Amino acid sequence: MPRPRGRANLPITSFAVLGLLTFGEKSGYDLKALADYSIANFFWSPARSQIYAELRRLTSLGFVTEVEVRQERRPDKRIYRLAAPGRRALRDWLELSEVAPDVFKSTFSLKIFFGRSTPRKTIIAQVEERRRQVEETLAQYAEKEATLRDREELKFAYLTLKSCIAVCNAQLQWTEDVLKELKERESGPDSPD
Amino acid sequence: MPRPRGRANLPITSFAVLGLLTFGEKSGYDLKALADYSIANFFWSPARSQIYAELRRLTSLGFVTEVEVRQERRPDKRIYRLAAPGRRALRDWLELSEVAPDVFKSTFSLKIFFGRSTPRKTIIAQVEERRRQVEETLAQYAEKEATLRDREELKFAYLTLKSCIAVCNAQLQWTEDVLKELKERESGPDSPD
DNA sequence: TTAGTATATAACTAATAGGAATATATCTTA
DNA sequence: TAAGATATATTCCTATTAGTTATATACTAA
Repeated sequence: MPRPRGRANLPITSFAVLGLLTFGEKSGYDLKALADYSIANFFWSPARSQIYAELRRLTSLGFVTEVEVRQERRPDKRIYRLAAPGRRALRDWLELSEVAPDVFKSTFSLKIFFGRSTPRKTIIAQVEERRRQVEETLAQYAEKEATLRDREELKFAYLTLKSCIAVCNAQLQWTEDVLKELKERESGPDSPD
Repeated sequence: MPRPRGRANLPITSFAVLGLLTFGEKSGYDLKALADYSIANFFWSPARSQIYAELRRLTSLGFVTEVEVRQERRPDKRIYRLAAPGRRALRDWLELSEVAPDVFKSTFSLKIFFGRSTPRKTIIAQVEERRRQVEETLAQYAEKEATLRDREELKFAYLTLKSCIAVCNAQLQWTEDVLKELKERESGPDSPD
């Protein structure tokens, strides 16, 4: 049976779009760019097609208003503006205290989990590659942090960035601990001496 | 155009199923239970329907073999066993050094990100609720850790669990830092004095 | 002139999440 | 002893999400 969908029962991405529209009216293209610049780095990465689908849905619900804009030097576009019902829906959702648990999926961890038959050298190379990736992410976060720090109006963005940085630092520390351990005791399917 | 799917181009969940089958032959039901007990806690949570779909696919590829088992006191079932091609595909995948980046999605962080108009009290309540959730997860991980510690054959499961614990600890520390900050300067939309 | 980049949206497939439906059988408890 | 919960076992269905391709237009750089 299709889940009956009341006003309140929207997927998270709907609220992500509504939230982004609180920063001003935007086209679907703008929204994708803004999402990639902000929330996608941290914890929500809607696909382009998903954003356009949401805009259709939110329009049909009356949560946003749509305006056709003819352009000379660019393809025509539609810009979307948050409407009062959408603003209310967003506010209600933001104030709900119950929150769905985070989703964390890691192909890397899956490989490690099943790693008991993988050559030790390969595992080490993978963890080293992982370390590089995490370091790179941390570097990008550091840049972001510099642009957000001390900007009162972006305080909450800054807080969520801090959370991502903390998580990344923990992962980096883990890679170092694991590499140390794996290199100490070189036993394993690779070197059966 | 449908992406041409060679032997090597399978979704991650295929490899998760193949990996779980290295622990012995299993029915779809068994696989779901084992996944929930192991990888789902940490970083991969295939839906039941997804597991059954994968078993059909893997069977048709010849990666697993299927045996009907008639049962007296239970519904009949099919058990699946890793076949040589499946074992090879898993090994090849495990040894590939390039790894898709982790996916991290957080409804909680999304709410905080858009929290500049949310009453301060509400934000604090949400972060406190979050702290409770993280503490609960950590408690579950601690139990797991006790069952995995010092079991050489489960060393890699233990390593991935350690990673999850490290991440959770970082998140817990973050909630405490944020609560301290939010309670210090009680400015915000809630108390405009 | 060709490739790349930017703007702008639609369309499509596949992967994933989650629940309902359908069975059978056992165990618990009022 | 009947009801209800739990366990085994699989299928089906919908919705959400990810990701790519297609379709245009126009500017820029090689």
